[in-house]
Amino acid sequence: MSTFLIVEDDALHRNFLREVIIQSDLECTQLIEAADGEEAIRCVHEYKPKGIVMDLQMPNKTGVQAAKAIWAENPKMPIVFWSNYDDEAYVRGITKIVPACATYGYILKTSSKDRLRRSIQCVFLEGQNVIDREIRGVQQRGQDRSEGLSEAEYEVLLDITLGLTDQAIADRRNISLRSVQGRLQQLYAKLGLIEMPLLDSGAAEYNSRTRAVAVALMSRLINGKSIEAAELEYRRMTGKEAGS
Amino acid sequence: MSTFLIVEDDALHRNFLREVIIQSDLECTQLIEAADGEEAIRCVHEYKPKGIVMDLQMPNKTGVQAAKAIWAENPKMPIVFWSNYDDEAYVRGITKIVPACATYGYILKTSSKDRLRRSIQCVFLEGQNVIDREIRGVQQRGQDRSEGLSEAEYEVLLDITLGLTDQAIADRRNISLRSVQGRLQQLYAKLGLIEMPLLDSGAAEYNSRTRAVAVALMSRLINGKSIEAAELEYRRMTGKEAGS
DNA sequence: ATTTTTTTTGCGGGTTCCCGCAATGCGATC
DNA sequence: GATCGCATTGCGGGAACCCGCAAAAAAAAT
Repeated sequence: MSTFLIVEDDALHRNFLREVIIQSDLECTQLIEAADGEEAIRCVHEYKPKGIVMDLQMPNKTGVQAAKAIWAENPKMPIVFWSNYDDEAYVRGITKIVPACATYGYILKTSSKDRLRRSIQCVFLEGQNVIDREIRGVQQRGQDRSEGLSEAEYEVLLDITLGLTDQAIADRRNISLRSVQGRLQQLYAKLGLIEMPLLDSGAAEYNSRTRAVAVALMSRLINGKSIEAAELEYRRMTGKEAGS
Repeated sequence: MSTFLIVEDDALHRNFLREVIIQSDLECTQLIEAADGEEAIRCVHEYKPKGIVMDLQMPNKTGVQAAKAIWAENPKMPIVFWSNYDDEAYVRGITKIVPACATYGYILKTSSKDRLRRSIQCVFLEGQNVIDREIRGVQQRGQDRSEGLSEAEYEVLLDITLGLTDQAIADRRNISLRSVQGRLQQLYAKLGLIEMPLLDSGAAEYNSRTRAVAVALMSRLINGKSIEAAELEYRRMTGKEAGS
């Protein structure tokens, strides 16, 4: 019995994916569907699929969160991410959680039907990673030492995006207040926020901290979903998980 | 010649919409498609449709920006907004630009095909506004005097989201520094950011300003698209429109 | 093991943000 | 015209943020 799993909240897109997978000659004898990340995790338990095609932006858990849970128990599960978005927030999130032994793909929804079908075949039948060219570009720019954010810089970006004070960040990351401020300064430099223009009066036009968040949002280093995930993680580590 | 216009970047959704409109008995003899807001504006000029069905979240101009431009020249054009998102950022954006004489609809993509078809018929054939119940709820909560943000509070929220300093906001809105700070204090109160918890050391855990932005993003008072629109508007008024 | 590079850190000072107190101005209502 | 409610505003002080200077510690490279 060869089962595959589709994880996609949009009904039209689910139907389209079903069609593509059927046409992919995967010897797929059972095709299961889930409409969000939590349902996906349940389906993996119950049906033990050989591969998954998954959207990234979904209600409840995102594709990244679901993949993290799935890979925690099935590190060799091949997953093809299929998304409208090439946000570095997603790219970075995936890169952080992919097990070394897993095969994965990241295909944009703007790709042709044929490219999607061939990518699915490559990942599931040949065990090769298939990353769309645009995604590859985002990965490479993110890894550049002089302009890409380091892990520490990205963490501190998420921390200020949540609204934490410098002292709160220092406590959570177990570093000094000045060290937090040093990381922030490096972050601002990489986001191009050094020597910003002044108002006619000579006062600053931009507040560096909130401007960094704005620039990161506009360049899709972070997005609404990565903020929600960061909020959940912070609440979990500070023991404030009750709804609010 | 009775022409209608579909504005939708997702090909699957465009096809679905085409089908729904054909089934709506609109006596539609020509159905034009645009894949983004800018193309939509061009099509309105060229084809002079009797009605438009438009997505909200699109590349280049959003549905709100496109509708604003279209309504500037055709204030009676009926438009049905069809979106995956009930973000207050979109609701507020639309409410701000609808001309008094226009008929419009706001339908979520999770609504049934029948509901969508009937809503389109209601707006285009009967000239009635049709707002999904969930959207209506967002509108009402937004208008509540004690918890909804006033126009001034929402403006200052967008200003801090862009990273402007208090002085820059005062200059742009022609009010005093203290007045900006007064509006910010009211904003923080409405977002529930008064008397926030402290760290064990007695220092603040959250910085009010960035926490306000985070809460607004998570509650979808603002979103990535409204930030981009606000950035464009600020650059236009400060004369810094060159790409950056 | 040594050297080099990167990161962390303390101290101090300037700027921005936040908020209380109190007064003024403006618009709406009677 | 008087009164009331709301918004604006000036002043001042405390807290948080930002950054320079300089030194120490840790990690990476040789």
